Amino acid sequence: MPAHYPFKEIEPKWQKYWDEHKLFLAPESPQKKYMVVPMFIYPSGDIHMGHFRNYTITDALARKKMMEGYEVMHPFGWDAFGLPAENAAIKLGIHPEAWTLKNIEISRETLKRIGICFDWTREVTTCLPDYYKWTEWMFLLMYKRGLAYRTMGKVNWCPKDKTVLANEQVVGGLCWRCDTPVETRELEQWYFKITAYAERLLADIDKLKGWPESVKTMQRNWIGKSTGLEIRFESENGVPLTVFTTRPDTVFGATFMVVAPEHPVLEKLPVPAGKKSEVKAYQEKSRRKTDIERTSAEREKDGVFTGAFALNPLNGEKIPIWMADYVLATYGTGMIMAVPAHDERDFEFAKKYNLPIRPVIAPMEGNVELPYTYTEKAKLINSGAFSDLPCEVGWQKIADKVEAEGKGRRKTEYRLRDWLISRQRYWGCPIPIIHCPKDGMVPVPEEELPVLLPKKVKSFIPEGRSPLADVPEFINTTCPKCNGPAKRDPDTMDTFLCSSWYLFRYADPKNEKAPFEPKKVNTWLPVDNYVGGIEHATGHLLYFRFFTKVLQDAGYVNFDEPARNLFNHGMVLDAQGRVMSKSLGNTVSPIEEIEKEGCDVLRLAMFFAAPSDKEMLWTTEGVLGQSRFLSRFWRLAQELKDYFKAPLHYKVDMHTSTEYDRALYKKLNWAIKKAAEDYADYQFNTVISAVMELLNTFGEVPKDSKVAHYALSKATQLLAPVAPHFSEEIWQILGHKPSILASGWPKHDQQALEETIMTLAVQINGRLRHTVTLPKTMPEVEILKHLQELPKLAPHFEGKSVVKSIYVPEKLINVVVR
RNA sequence: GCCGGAGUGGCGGAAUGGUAGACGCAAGGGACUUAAAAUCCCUCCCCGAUUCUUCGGGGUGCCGGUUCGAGUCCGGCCUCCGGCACCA
Repeated sequence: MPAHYPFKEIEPKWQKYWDEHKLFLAPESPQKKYMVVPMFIYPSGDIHMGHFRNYTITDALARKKMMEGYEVMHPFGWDAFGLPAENAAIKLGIHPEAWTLKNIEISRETLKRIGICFDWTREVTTCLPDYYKWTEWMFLLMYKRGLAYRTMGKVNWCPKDKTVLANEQVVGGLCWRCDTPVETRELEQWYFKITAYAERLLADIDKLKGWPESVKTMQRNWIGKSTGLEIRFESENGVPLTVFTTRPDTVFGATFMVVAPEHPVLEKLPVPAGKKSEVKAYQEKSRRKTDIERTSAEREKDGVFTGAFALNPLNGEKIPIWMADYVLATYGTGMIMAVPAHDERDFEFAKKYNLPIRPVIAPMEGNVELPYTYTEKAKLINSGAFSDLPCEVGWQKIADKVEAEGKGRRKTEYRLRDWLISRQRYWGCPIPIIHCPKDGMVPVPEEELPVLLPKKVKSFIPEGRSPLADVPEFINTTCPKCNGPAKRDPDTMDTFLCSSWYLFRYADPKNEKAPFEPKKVNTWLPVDNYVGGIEHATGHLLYFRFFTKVLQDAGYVNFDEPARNLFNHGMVLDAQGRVMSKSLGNTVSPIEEIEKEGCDVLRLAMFFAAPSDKEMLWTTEGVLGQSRFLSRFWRLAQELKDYFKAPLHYKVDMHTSTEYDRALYKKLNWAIKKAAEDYADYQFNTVISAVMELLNTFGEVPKDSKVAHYALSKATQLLAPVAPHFSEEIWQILGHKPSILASGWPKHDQQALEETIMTLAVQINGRLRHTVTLPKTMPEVEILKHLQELPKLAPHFEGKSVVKSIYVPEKLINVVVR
């Protein structure tokens, strides 16, 4: 173990200093703002290494910007509603609120202890009435704008626990708690009409210049835009059967139709009496399946023939209508034309039930192997007047004809579904709607918000409906319109609603009159840098963008995208490479190591172990190296504190200085330059190694050095974002005025990096043969001449002639000889 | 299956198309010490020579290509990790 620097004294000392001097409070009207935000967390217990990684990243970014003279907002909050609190209540007998607030206390203390520079005056806690009042307000905004609606929807239902389950609580079709097969139930649910924003959410992805490609791709796929054609088939008895297809070029290959079992049109089809019971049985069977079961691609498809037939509008062909649950009622029109020759799913189905398979697309050259799903270098066959057209042309021509004859129209479909936001749970934000037998659904007037969550409920154990439904003093109320008796909506909101607008609240966290003052939000947002894990790519980040657009449309904010830059840090895995999770019990708290080594050492170890965007295995092996590094730094500071003290802006004359000073000064400026580049790329690991290299350059320091003290001061500044307490202390030891955060950011002296001589790598035919030191000014021809005269290189030139040479100034020369 | 990301020493990792392995960990050797810890110095991808500090060859998952020059660019694979997965 190395001799520690006294981190136990200096860490609390500087935390106190920062606090007393209010260094981390974001001003109301910044001149040069920088808002950096880590994704807030669900307070499930204590902070682990994954959180530690996230917050040290934003902390370093925030501190770096402070040193560069920005006014920084670095806020934090708690995503405090949610299921685990109810589970804790059931298991431990503690009220969800008490459990949650206790956890927040613990986590906040931990975060303070690791010196994260949050502006705690802006803290938001989503489960407190001063916050959820405005979540309710957001709901009403959606409602007023026609973006919130209530309708019947399918949910997962565990018959043993008598509860609905979230999709993620259904594991392999079974309840996560009791392994009972999950059923599907129809319940009336609240939805947000995010699909109304599908096109904008998709198109504006192109504006997200500072977002990772991976997230943008995931969002594009999630929204899943497809352009195609709606075509109206007709049943024999004249019932229109409209299908959506992205392949109008294959219409002539439609050999049957498939309708989703829950499709209402089935009532109108001429199903022969003999088929009715079979159809009913299949519908019944499908209904019992969960969406998860139904959409599993591995399952073998099945279905039944309805006995009815339809007519193909293009060729008048009579084709059978089948019913199968591989067709989703919720996408397109809930029925399809099946083209087994050119669709894998239809092919599988046709094979199973011996339905005809007719190829209508063929490659320009070569043979067809069915199913043939390509469109490139392919043409139509067996398609009447359209035969021989290339696919793309046939696509358009058929679409044109269908539109011209009024049998359909071009259409864009999205995979994105509306957002189901209601939950039959206690620990969430109430839905501010009153159900009146006379007036129907009536929104709670804004001045009556918040609808408070009652503290006392009969039981937290879910009975299949919200526990709030069983609290008479909550559920029974009067209608705001007619004053007659009415009932409150018993459901609570999905917690993703709470997290869809919390960043806006940071700009105006104490506002009692509104969720925020638009001016304040427009001052601080869009967020300059939003940092978190990739797991929120298609959930939270999409909802957050959706809310922003709605708030813009409603005139509350003047921007259409909430975050200029998004950074995804890599996951922290345990030493065996497994994801750290509570259920595996392999989470590691940073606290133990912090007590042994200090939190700056742990921060450095974290940063140094891997680039921030890559996943990392957490082991304590690297900790020792960082401990040694800071200890050496510390000892050097003690040694140099009384050496020549240069001013903070200082240039060394490269001609008159000692060789030692020149070399150190050069390395210093190299490090300053490198650190600037690497900080900008989130490459904290190489920032640290650059400072290590600089430290290694000090060696035995001559007493008369005019640079050593200066270089160490600058090195301290470079380290300040990643090792904040340590840097403050060294800064003071070296005789500078605190805080180092106010000391400015070092700029490199280009002159120091400019040399008159260069070290040149010499390649002969692309292979490294030698390195030479030559004056920078030497022209290529002379270098070449010089090389040919070197005895060491003589064997390479012997009996050969120089064909050409490639000279990369100051780096390398490649001589091609033959 | 589709979409991302990644494969470099014993390990974590570094390298604007230009000297592969920076920086650190581990390991081995040495100095200091009564001893240990701490600290400092040296060695540390593989093979072969060697006057002992140099030289030659090979080497960044595999196979090709482009280039004076490829870890880096292009094409085709393999493996691992994430995400999505019957969306017509």
